[in-house]
Amino acid sequence: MSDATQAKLQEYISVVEVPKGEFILKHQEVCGYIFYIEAGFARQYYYKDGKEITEWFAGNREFCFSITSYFDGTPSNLLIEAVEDSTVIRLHRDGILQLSKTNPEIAQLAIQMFARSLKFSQLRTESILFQSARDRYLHLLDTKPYVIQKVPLAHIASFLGISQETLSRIRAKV
Amino acid sequence: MSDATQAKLQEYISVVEVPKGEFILKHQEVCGYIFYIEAGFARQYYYKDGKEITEWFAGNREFCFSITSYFDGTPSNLLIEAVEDSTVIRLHRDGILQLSKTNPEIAQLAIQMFARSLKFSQLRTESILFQSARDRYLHLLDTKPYVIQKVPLAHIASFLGISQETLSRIRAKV
DNA sequence: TTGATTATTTGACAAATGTCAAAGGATTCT
DNA sequence: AGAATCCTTTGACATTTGTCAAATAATCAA
Repeated sequence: MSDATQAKLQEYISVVEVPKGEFILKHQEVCGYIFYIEAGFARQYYYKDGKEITEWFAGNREFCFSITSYFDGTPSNLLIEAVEDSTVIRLHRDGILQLSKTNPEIAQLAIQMFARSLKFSQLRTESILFQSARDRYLHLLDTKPYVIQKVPLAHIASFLGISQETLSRIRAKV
Repeated sequence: MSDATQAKLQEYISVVEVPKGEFILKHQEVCGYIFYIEAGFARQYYYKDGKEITEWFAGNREFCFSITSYFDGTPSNLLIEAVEDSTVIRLHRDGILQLSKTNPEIAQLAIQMFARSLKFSQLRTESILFQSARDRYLHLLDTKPYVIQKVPLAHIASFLGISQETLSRIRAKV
């Protein structure tokens, strides 16, 4: 990325501290930022038939935001909650969207974000289609063991797409 | 889109006729075009453990291409096969990618494509997570009835993520 | 048309997972 | 510490879906 573009981006950056249990992105709020979790840990989830469905987690130095709310300007179905006290760097939506209309470098960034989200979503679809609950859990344990230490079992179960009883039984047998 | 941009796009357009059973995009080929099915019908699928898994179909006036192969330049896991004789309009990859680096309008188009694919992928994930095989079939029947007429049951079953026997039984009870 | 191939249905059974209910554990707040 | 709340485990059973095997049905090509 060019220095000029980086300089422009600087203008749209802010930093906030979010205590454990508070929301980084609230329900039905337009996602006005791209969030970068500098320190701490966050959970992204939505409601389905009154139940919380965990979509993913964002830990140290990872991005998170509601990509559809952000790009469409619609109220977010996704909630982002700080699981621990977190330091969050925010990139302001309006500024970035404005920039991307004239600056192809920024537009390329947006494309990268979509590409990454799409890949993630497709992998999730495949894991649900082809892997057993047990294999999905083992895969998570293998790739993101810290997730399992940080959040309650019910959240992991809803992410894996299984009931918490099933997850408890899987765990008992590992 | 501006006239200037449209004019530039014209340079990268070509039209091909693809007979039934032939490939619009072959296995392991880099996806060198964005395809637009002007007439006819195509099936997109990939191989998983030696079995064909149907990802989606593209009918009249719909786009299809391997978004990851296209953007990353990697060999495509996705195959696109003409289910009927089809007229396909192709947008040439190299040209478009080149354009998008300097022309934000084109970049916005790419963003739209990703946004659409992402939404589709997320809906598919949710349908698998929350709907029974029966409900998924009824939903397809409701929204894309022609799909069910055009392709064999096994392809629909793999798209829905169920065995063909299960689909056959669902069908018997509708 | 006839045989070959491909697609679909059906049956019997097994495996995976969900649901409901209850009992233990752990944590937090006062 | 004790009470309240939340989290996790366990049991019993139902449901959904998959697997394997075989029988029909439909399509295609010589």
